[in-house]
Amino acid sequence: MLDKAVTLLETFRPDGGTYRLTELAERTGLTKTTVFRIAADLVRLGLLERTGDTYRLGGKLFELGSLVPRRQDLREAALPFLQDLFEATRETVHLGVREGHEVVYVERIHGHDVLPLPSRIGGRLPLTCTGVGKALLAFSGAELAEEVLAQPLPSLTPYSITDPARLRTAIEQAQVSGLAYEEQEAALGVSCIAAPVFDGAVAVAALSVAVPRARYRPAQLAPAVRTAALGLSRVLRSGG
Amino acid sequence: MLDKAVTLLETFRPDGGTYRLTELAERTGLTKTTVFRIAADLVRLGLLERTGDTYRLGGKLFELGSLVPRRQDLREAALPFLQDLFEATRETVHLGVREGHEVVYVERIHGHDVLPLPSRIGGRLPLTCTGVGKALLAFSGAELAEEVLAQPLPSLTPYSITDPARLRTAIEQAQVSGLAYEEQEAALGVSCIAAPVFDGAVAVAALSVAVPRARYRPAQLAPAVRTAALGLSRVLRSGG
DNA sequence: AAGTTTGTTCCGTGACACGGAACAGCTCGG
DNA sequence: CCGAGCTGTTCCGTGTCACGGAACAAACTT
Repeated sequence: MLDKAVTLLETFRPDGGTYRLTELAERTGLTKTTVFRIAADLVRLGLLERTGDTYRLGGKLFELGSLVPRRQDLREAALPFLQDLFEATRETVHLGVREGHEVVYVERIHGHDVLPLPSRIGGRLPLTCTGVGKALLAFSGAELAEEVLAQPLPSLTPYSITDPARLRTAIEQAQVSGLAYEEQEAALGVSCIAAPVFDGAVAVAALSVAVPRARYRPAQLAPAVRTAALGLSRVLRSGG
Repeated sequence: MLDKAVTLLETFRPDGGTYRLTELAERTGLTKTTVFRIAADLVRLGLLERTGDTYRLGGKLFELGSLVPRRQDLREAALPFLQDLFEATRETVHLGVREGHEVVYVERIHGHDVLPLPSRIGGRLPLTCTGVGKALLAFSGAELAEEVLAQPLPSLTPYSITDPARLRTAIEQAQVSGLAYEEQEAALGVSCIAAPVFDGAVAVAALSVAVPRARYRPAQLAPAVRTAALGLSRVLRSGG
């Protein structure tokens, strides 16, 4: 029952999709009757909304999700530094945490020009294809890095690193410099520079700035990213 | 079953609270056994996390909540304008939508100085005590305003408007000027100025800037708030 | 008008959610 | 030292309610 309800909610993965009853039944593998009954319950509870014959995720889910303490506290602490970084660079700024072998984006702010990035708040991407992911990977212990390197490396673009040896040197470079670089590995035409955020000795998050390749000036971005990450790390250490 | 699970999740309302098993049983009114079983299921599904004997909301809830299309689309469209407004004023900026007789905050950005406000992303506050709420109330149809005015007006501070007649004139002023004002009605020492955001003819959201009373200069804030709201309205009308 | 969708209702069966009771591990205080 | 009061956890018999196949009505396409 609970499992089926969550399965149902999780089929809404893609961006802003709205589904019909039979479509949900197919995707979830549940009986049409079961989907009908559970969806009705979920609508009654506010987790799902229904207009006509199409379902979409409901407002209560947003409210509940906003209460998740780990995410919310981090976001609250990070926001001023993300603002600083955005103002200094005027480019798209990310904040992400690690979850397994993926990065979950907690915040993303940008101006009027929106880059065609695969990153979304609450979305997951492979650690190995993103700046934030690489920064996290470089400072989350050797055993995690080995785990990731042992598996086939996913790719989002033709530029995504799929060679473990190349990724290993990239990680080592990040560990030395305290900065992770990414060039068109997550989205074509977009490069990225990221830095880890520490709460004590372990990296709890990473932030990055993503820039259209034409405007990519690492020497100017690096100090800003590093400054923001260090500032946030300091606040986290003192605050909690 | 589903009802009980949602009840369980909803008891986490307060700020970042973590609860223990018996505490959850008391607050929900459910049996300790039932809470134990359902909580275990929720942990297994990632909606709840457990460390030691304390439960807190889980990361999957954050991910699901981030997918809610209504909220996410609005936030994405609004963010650039909120950034503009923040840069112009350097004060705390809000974006909220109406849900029943309450405002739900969709976004809130601020710099390093954090005001002691009751507003939280995903949080609900009475329409009548907040700038965003008043702006929504003024442009959501007369019948809604009458409904709200007919009920006893809640208050967050001693300055919150509890006299229906006073609220009525405030709403009328907002309808004329296109701006809603609020002075210490949501939090002591903080004033606020808000403007509605239209998608066509109906107000779908409102944005506001909250300022410490000492720095409150309405004449300077008003144009910035109005500009941001109009810009966002224009994008919404053309985009969807 | 026949056929194929859709969403919805009905209903008999059986699994499983339920909660009281009993258990185990802990921290008190006498 | 030991019992009283907590905690989280397990067990189990009862009864319910979730389940899905089948039948339905409505809106399409053909």
